[in-house]
Amino acid sequence: MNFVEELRWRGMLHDIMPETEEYLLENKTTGYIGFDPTADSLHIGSLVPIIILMHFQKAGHKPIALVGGATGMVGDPSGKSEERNLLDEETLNKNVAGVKAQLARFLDFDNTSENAAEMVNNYDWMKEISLIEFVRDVGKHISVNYMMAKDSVKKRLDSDSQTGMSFTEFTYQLFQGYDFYHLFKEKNCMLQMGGSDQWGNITTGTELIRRKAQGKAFALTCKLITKADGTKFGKTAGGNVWLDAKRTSPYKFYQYWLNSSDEDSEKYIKIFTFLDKETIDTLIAEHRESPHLRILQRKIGEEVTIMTHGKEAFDNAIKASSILFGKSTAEDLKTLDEQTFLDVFEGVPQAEIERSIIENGLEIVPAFADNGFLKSNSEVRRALKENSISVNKEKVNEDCIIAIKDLIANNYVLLQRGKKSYFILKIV
RNA sequence: GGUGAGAUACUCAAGUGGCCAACGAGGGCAGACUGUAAAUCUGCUGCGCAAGCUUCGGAGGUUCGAAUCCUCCUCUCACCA
Repeated sequence: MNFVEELRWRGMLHDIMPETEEYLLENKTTGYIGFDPTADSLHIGSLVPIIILMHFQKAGHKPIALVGGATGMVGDPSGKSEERNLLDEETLNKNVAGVKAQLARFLDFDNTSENAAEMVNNYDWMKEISLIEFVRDVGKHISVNYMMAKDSVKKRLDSDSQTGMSFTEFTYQLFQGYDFYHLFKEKNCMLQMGGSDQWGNITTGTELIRRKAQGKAFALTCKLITKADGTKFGKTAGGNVWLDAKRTSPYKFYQYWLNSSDEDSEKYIKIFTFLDKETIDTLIAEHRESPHLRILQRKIGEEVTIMTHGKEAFDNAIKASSILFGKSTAEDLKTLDEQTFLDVFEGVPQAEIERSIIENGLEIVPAFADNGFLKSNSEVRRALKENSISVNKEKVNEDCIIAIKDLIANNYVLLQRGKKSYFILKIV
């Protein structure tokens, strides 16, 4: 199956420039997607463009992952209602390094193969260009009228926009457009891909290539991932879901996918896994038959967690999930050895506490409030009234005292608020 | 530069001298139901066991008493130049 067709049946294709599909069918070519170094890790929203590059490479084309060391300094206004904060250079460098390392896990950079992936940083060519040069060589080719017609700009110039737009942000599309032009010239890169919010920036690039190099380049965007309930994909109450295991533990990562709604799962399985159409159709049918088994959610969680964190991390996530949400009791917990316990609860926030405190008996309110789990005594009392506090998976009331007998593996106490929120006290 | 409007808890948004820890909505959290779902219902959502304490852009002031009145300051927005 060809690349565009693949994206199409998976429901990922949003917009494609005329003749792009034909060109890709007839030529093995080079294409790129840009990644914003806004943090030192990518989050699961970035998985979509990564997966697109993976499909692109599988189809025999050569993918380039561009890290926006230069564009990150300017700030893309697309989809933003407010002026962006600029990152300082040091942060940016750190972020570029982090993002690069993550991308390396997904694409094949093996130099011997013909379509080995490549990584570039636009700072490398942007840093050499002077303002005069830029204004003369790039700015001359694109009219302000053209730039103002872009949605990303129009929205911010609307009278109901609260903040207006700085020249810096206005210029952004020229930067990104120049990237495409540069890659077109230097690496014969014919295609830029990205999320549908990037269409305007991408076409500035093809326009620049047309005017400045009399060349024809292509564009393709994918649908932005949505959730059926309208909330933002990839966000939890605790913040973004990151690809970095240090920021989002594999357990939480797996849990995010497991908690997808039924409706979303049918979309996600096509987008985030590489399973073929037949397999996916079967899974969807099975899932509709008995939705409570959550076949789709489990499969997505498995595929994506293994792809991102590896098999071992996935196994641990499963083990943790079954202990935390299965029928395990306080007795089961206490039989865990220390290593298993730690594996399971890796990534769960914890605090250290002196053994003598436990020996003397620790009251329930300070146990929850004084270690940073819940914010205040009031909150603990409130939670107790709601019957939502558990110690070692057993509901307790305000009179409960934590003692030596409650220790797991002789060293830990598992605190819990509600069903999903855990905290560990570690004896030192 | 001129004129006018505004700044209230996570967000929006009431409140214009005591009945205000502050209406309401959204969000969040929890409980029930369930599939660790959705929908629904219920409770909670500044600190404190409590008495009470600290909050309404900032600093002062008037008053027995202020989010509410006065002065100055900071910031935001709109229109005009």
